Amino acid sequence: MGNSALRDLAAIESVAFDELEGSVVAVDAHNWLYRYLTTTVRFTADEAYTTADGTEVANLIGIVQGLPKFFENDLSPVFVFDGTPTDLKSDEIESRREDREQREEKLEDARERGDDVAVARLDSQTQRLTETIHETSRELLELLDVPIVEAPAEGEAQAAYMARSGDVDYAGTEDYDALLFGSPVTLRQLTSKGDPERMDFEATLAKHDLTWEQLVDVGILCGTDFNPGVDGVGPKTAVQLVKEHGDLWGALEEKNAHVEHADRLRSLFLDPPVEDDYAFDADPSPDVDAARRFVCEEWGVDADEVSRGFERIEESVTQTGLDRWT
DNA sequence: CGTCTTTA
DNA sequence: TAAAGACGG
Repeated sequence: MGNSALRDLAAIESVAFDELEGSVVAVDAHNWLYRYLTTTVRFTADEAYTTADGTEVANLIGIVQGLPKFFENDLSPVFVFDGTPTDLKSDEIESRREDREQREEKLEDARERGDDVAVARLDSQTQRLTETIHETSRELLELLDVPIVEAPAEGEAQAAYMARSGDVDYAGTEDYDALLFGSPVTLRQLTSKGDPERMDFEATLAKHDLTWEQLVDVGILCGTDFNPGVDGVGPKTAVQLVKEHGDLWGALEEKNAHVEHADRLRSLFLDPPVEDDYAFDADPSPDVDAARRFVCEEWGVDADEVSRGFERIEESVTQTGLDRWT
């Protein structure tokens, strides 16, 4: 089903952070924020990030805890936010909404049972990136002088475009769709403990002797964020079908299958709406005190949850400042 | 999204 | 062996 089928095809290797020193990465903001949001909710008491009127801003804790990873490794992030999603995504969004509703029901049950472990798990799984979360995230990033680029549509597509144009060195996302968007080099696992992964576009094409168009066709056959795949077709058979029959149309004919909006899906990956009028200064000089006030005073976040993160940010910025003089 | 299990 | 499904994070 899903597009983790692409993982089986992708050329991926582990890299050490010090190989990435000094580079600029266009981060898929939605992806990154969601990851830190869910882990914060999972492991932090809600009082720490809930305002008097019940608004939850766990994202602020997540950002403060997540950014040092970039700064301490001398990686400059540019956060790319999503714009208007394509209507092709509506079916996928619908099915995710259904999933979430099911999880919310399970959450109710777990609360009634008093199963704290399940409550924490399900609570983190039912998080969404609300308007408040987006707004406060942007504000905090601005105070920390982290550049933001607004994508017209998919942030992934924008990040891939920026990497292709050479304005950044990498796209950063967990999502394998980055390959279909033609991101030349994508960094994964920037949010987790161990070493990051580097996913290489040209090496992936070479590995299977496919063109970009053909790789996109393979992705469509297996299923992407924007379409369910063809039943019974996974990564292996998709590659085989596309190579044997040239392209998506040949493959579909062979399988007697049909894909809704196949032509639009293709152009969504090969020629997506992107903004080329962007500018950013990848050299951050954060106003940590203002950021602290914003998080702890304006939004009432528990200072204990962010003090270490802010310290790390301060230290790493001072450090790179000194580096420049040596 | 990753991993493990089940099915064809 | 490849793909789907279930479930945990």
